Amino acid sequence: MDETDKKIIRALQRNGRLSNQDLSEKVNLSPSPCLRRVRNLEKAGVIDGYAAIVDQEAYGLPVTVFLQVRLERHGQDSVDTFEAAVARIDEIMECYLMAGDRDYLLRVVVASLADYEDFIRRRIHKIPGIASLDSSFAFGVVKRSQVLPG
Amino acid sequence: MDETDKKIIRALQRNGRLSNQDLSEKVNLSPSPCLRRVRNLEKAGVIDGYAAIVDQEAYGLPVTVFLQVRLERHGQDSVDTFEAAVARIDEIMECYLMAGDRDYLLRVVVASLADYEDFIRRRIHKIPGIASLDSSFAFGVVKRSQVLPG
DNA sequence: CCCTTATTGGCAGGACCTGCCAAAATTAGC
DNA sequence: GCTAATTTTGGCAGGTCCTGCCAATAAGGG
Repeated sequence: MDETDKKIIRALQRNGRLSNQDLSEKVNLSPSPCLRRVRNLEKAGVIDGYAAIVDQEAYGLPVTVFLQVRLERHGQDSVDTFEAAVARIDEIMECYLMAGDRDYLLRVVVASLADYEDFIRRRIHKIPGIASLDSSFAFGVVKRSQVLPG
Repeated sequence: MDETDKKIIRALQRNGRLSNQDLSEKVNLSPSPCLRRVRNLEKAGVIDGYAAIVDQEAYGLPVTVFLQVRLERHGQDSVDTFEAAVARIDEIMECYLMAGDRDYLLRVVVASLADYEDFIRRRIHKIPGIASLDSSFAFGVVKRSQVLPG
């Protein structure tokens, strides 16, 4: 992955629908090697896909909550059960395994506070082996970037 | 925003480079009204852009840290100074204004622990008016979704 | 210095986008 | 419940863009 690849990645993070022609101009290449590099980055898994970035509020989901979860036990079974449940629940946009007390940190997106209560009761409390929950509500998003540093 | 618009949004969140023809098939429309709906969603700001999704680790940035920041004062000046600094710092991928003690929660991405120390010393400690910092390290990503629920 | 390998640029056929207009569907008013 | 106005749709045509192939160039090793 040389400097040209990095330029390609940066450009596509900023605008994932850039045409190959425009992209090739930005990175000083002709279209065909440029396209080949993009395909290689995709095959190598560096570029993991493309997504439309949607405004949560405009879409009708103004509430963001960070939910910290602690498990009762940390054996493989407990962990697998929890992570499989997380994968299935659409309201969970992100989930990180954290250092410290082996917690999980989840970013949850819902339409309202009432829906959040519903989410906790109907989705989270159904998962076995949870020791504790801690919800932190976000007033709003100050920054969200798609472009990795470097 | 009717059910067809939502189908379009869901499809483009899953694959932001879907051709208009393929998209129009998925939502049972002919290409031209489909394209018009997409453009309208873009103009309305519901679709805020398109981005390549890049694998942090494959790109050479395996370390994710959640940094909680508390400000000394919460006047407009303090807040503006902090948020302007956040906007400028590339390592900060996300920043949320949190309920509770008026904290900020930042997701920071760096290449190594040494770089994180550098980031705190050279970027964060330079910002005036910070009362306290609390760093939580992530072992890894369990889930990351681009598709909003509903 | 030559040979091997990797990378590039150009080309051609085909797919796709996009702006226009007429047709169809939906809505509102009466 | 009918008509008129408005919105949404589908089709078409010109032009742009993608993509797979081949030769040419550049880079690296013996």
